[in-house]
Amino acid sequence: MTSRHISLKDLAKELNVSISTVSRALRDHPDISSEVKEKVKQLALSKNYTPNPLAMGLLKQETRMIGVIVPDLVTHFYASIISGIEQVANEMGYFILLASSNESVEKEKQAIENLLKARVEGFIICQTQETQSTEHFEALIERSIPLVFFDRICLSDRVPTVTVDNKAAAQKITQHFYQQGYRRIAFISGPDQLNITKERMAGYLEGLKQSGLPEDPELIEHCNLSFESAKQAMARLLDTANPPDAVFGINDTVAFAAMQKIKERGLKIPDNVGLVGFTDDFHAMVVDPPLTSITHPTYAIGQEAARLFFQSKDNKQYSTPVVLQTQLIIRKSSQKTCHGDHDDAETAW
Amino acid sequence: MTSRHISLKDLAKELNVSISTVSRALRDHPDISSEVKEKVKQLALSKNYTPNPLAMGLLKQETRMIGVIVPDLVTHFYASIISGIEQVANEMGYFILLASSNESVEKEKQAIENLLKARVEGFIICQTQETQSTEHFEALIERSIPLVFFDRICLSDRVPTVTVDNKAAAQKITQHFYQQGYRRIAFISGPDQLNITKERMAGYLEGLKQSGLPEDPELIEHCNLSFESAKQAMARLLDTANPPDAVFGINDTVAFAAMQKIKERGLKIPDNVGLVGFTDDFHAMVVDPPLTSITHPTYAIGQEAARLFFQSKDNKQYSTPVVLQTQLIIRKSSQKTCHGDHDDAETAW
DNA sequence: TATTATCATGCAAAGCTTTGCGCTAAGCTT
DNA sequence: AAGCTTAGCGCAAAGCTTTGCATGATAATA
Repeated sequence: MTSRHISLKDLAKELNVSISTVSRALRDHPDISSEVKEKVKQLALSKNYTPNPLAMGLLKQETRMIGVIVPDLVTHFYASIISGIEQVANEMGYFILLASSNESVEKEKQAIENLLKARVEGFIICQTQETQSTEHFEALIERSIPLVFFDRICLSDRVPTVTVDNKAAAQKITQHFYQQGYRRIAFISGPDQLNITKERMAGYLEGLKQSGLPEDPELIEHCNLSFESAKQAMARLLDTANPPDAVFGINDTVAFAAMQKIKERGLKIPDNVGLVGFTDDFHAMVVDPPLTSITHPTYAIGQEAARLFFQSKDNKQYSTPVVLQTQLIIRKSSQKTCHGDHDDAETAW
Repeated sequence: MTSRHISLKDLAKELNVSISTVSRALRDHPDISSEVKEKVKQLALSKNYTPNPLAMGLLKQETRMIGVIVPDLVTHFYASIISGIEQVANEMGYFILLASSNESVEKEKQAIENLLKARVEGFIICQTQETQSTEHFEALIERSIPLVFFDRICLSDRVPTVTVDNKAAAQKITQHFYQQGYRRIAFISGPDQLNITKERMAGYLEGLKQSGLPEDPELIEHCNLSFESAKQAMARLLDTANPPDAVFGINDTVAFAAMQKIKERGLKIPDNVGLVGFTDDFHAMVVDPPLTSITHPTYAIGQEAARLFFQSKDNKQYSTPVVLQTQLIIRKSSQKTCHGDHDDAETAW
């Protein structure tokens, strides 16, 4: 029940010196004699003294906490990114305060307010797919509160961002399909306002053009990134007069949903329909057939976002966007012709 | 650069009253006249005043932060539990400080120290599989720092815990296998010191007994819960003279690893080998064939752990262990005989 | 009118740390 | 020996909030 942490005051009392002497002794201030220093340090160690971060925060006006807001916590993609953020933050002596927006702008705003109340020093955010207006972000910028976006971004002229080479990756996918002999390549896309949607769409279209394939509106479907809506999108594709022989899903959830729907229809992957996802590594390997996909360097994305955060906190000046490279990992789901590869063949494009 | 948050002092100055008057006005203290109250509240609202948690923490000696330590952040199981913890914590005006032990006792200890330095008020922990000695936990108990364990527990006579009905669940699995016609039922187990290992083992054995099946040491394998080690365990099972026709994996990772190894050997699930996991719902549905499994109520586990935390913080007295119910969800991977069910048939046992 | 009750507000301390400045005593210079 | 430097340490303020107590003023009572 007694205060569980000991303070400078406690040490000072025990040593019959002033608090300031203790403080300076611990910080090796030249004013303090080496005998006193020694005594103080020893006692501090034995009593397991650690400075009270609340007091320090009050004094220095810093809390050493970063607010991190993601659409959800349970997706491996975000969890892994958060790990990356945490690693760098920890190294810098910072902690993370986590909040999930559940893809709702309202909760996103609420989270920002709550974290602000908790006095986080800034934010690292992946916005919801609903997010259209950017006022709540601009308010942060105006108050010059450090802010970093990753994956889903906006305001990128004023906010440091970290993304992946979405367009190039999507292009690789289309080309890969083409080389495998697929000719009717469909794209299950997401909400239009998201940058990832736009960029992957651009890459998809560019890939078609380069392969000399025509652009066919019937091969482009939209969904809201949920499993169910992705399944419906896949169903619509299969129900067209001239269904696709290859499908590119904008993320892992979408790809898995597509896979399930394709199987339900009794079609074979990769023979009847090729499938490629856009995801991090983990899930792609447990499904059957193993899913060819663009892999995100999720951990690195987190690390990079954290670095950008500290940069913008210290320098106060705009950092140029960071774009990380993805890799196309080719697995069974997109290999129409038998290449003689065994299960774990992984070809970096 | 100027202090980004406004304080009582700011409000007081602007209104030409004392800080204490402002404080009391905001908390509706009867001593303050209603006109002053009105003025103060209005200004506070317009200036967007929120009390500084650092100052409050210093004063009240509470930080409103809970330290949560898990073996890793990226597994859906933990991520979902963390979500549950977060929801309850948020409701109580608390924040979570997350740390991952990476299944290393050293990092677990380190995390406890770091979080203690950050002055968390207590801990919610799922210990590493390495954890043998319990000194670092007992140190917390002695300092009467609130502590709650979930899933992997120890010291349960002194620490509130939340687990699931491991034994009963394991028993159900064995019986289900038996009813499906499987007769050589194997168990891929984990490190012996873990309570989950012991309890599920007990249930497995009890289930065998009830089904009148003999206990065969050859059908019990151990692994360290990693994907690779689980695959090796599965391989060892398949290499025995009389290999199993059914396998119960102690968690999802293990089950997936087993699945992969079984497929590699060209065996069919569920016809040649039945498979059941012990996991939360998410992954079981995306693999092929869909995995029969015991589902953890992960979100509820998190919620319950958080509730227990607050209980032990306030009451200071020991709470009886919480045991949550699991469900056996039957999917394709364990249905030897064709039941005519369609894909999404789910039978609660 | 003098005294008391009541109301509204301010002062100051506590919680913990850092740091500029002031103080004391010892040692040094000339 | 008188004056000056310097080594070594303490005071106090700032950062923000709450709250017991004191203060001041006004209204009510005897």
